[in-house]
Amino acid sequence: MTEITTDLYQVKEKMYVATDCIIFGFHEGKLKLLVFKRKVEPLKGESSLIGSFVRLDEDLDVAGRRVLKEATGLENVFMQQLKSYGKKDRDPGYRCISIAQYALIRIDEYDEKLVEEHGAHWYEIDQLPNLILDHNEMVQDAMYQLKHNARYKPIGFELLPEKFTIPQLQILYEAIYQRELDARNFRKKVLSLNVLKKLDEKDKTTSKRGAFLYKFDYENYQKLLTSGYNFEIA
Amino acid sequence: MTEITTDLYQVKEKMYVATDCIIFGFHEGKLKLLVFKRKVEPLKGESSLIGSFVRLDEDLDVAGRRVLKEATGLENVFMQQLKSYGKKDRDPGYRCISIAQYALIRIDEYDEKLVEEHGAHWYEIDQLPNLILDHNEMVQDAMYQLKHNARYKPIGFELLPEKFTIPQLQILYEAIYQRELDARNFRKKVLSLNVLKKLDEKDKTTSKRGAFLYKFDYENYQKLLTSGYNFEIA
DNA sequence: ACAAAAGTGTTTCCAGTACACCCATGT
DNA sequence: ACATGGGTGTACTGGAAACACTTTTGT
Repeated sequence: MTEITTDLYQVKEKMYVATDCIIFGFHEGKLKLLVFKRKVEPLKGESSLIGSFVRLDEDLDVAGRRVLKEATGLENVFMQQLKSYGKKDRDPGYRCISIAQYALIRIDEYDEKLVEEHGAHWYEIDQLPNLILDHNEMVQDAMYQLKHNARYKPIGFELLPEKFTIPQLQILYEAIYQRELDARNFRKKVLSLNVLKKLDEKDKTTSKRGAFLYKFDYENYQKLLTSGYNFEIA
Repeated sequence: MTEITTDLYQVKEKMYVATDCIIFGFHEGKLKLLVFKRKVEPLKGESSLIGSFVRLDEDLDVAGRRVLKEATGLENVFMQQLKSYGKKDRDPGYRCISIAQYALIRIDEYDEKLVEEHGAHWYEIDQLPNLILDHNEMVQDAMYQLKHNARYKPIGFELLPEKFTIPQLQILYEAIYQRELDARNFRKKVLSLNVLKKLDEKDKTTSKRGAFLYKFDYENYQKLLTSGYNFEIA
């Protein structure tokens, strides 16, 4: 009996290459992860990241973008390779190496229908369900990478809507670093980077007074980058 | 005519997984890279990193260690995954994804015969020959990673013999960062990390007075790591 | 008037940097 | 005695961190 099942789990004469996407979003002041329900055996119905085999005629990064688009409808978002996972028995079904890639998306922009079709849900980063295979490890590694990267590149902006307030940005950074930051020092710091364009609009959804909206200034960021600037935040 | 050759170069019905090793060493005050001569067509005789396909029954990191051992005779050295390279046309022969791993070895410990058999030579990091495929990119990425890592983890020690002097360590860091460091500040900094054991011996090969030898204190390093210590060097 | 979030400056402290001289020893 | 690299201390500076009150406005 078990023999037959085991056989099914042992198609290991061939090397497969997959990519798995760690999709971060930011909503209601919380850093969140998009978690899927696995639709195929083995481990059908379990929580997992979304992934796919890399096609023969497809660049690795393109495969990641394809998966992301299939799952969320989003294109042209921040996506970065994380690490390869290659333990020989990491997947009971195949001999499969997976290259994990992580994406930062604007949670107000994704295609809800698509996500629903995939049986996906957003989970707060500190309330994640158990994931299959080595996906827990991937998420942990991605969190570490995100914390690290957020410190030296202004990638936090990728998670916010185009227009955002400084308090919003601070809450995001607090969610990434998982600690509180001083509002005065934070404001001083981000403004001193010279990559924010202040707008003439206010966001009044969170206070009566309203907070000024800002845009990220990509041009100035590029200019400063090439001139060797230090972007350490918080 | 060309058709036939092209055909040879187009065995792309299958996905291959390889690993390439970026092997750093430190000798005579210079940071060096071990460069190989490719032994098989296509591109036979060209300069390249050493690599291998990952075996079906082999963990990814184990594959890297196997390659390193085959080329240098060394085991148990520092080795770390760098990045996956997955452009669909990165290799004219196969549809092949390569996971680059970089190693830091003690240049006085490797097996010279083995290296010779492989037609390998050490090149100073700023005098590298052109390498095949995307290997130049791999080396660049590895250099970047090495600079970055050396700043936050004391991995520099992996490149030195077990016993080393502080001036030696400084020269190594200068080679990694490719800039000069102040001797007093450097000494202050590394000693303040509390991960060096001073020995009662001196190395007199570079001066009449002699410089005290030190060992890296792995136990203390582990202890400090878990207590959340900042290891930024230089 | 008051509640609730936005916005603003100053002081303290530490770590990075710059910098110049004495020490030990083999020749 | 002297040349050569090893080893040491101090003053300065700039950025990080700590810290409390005023402003705006919808209710």
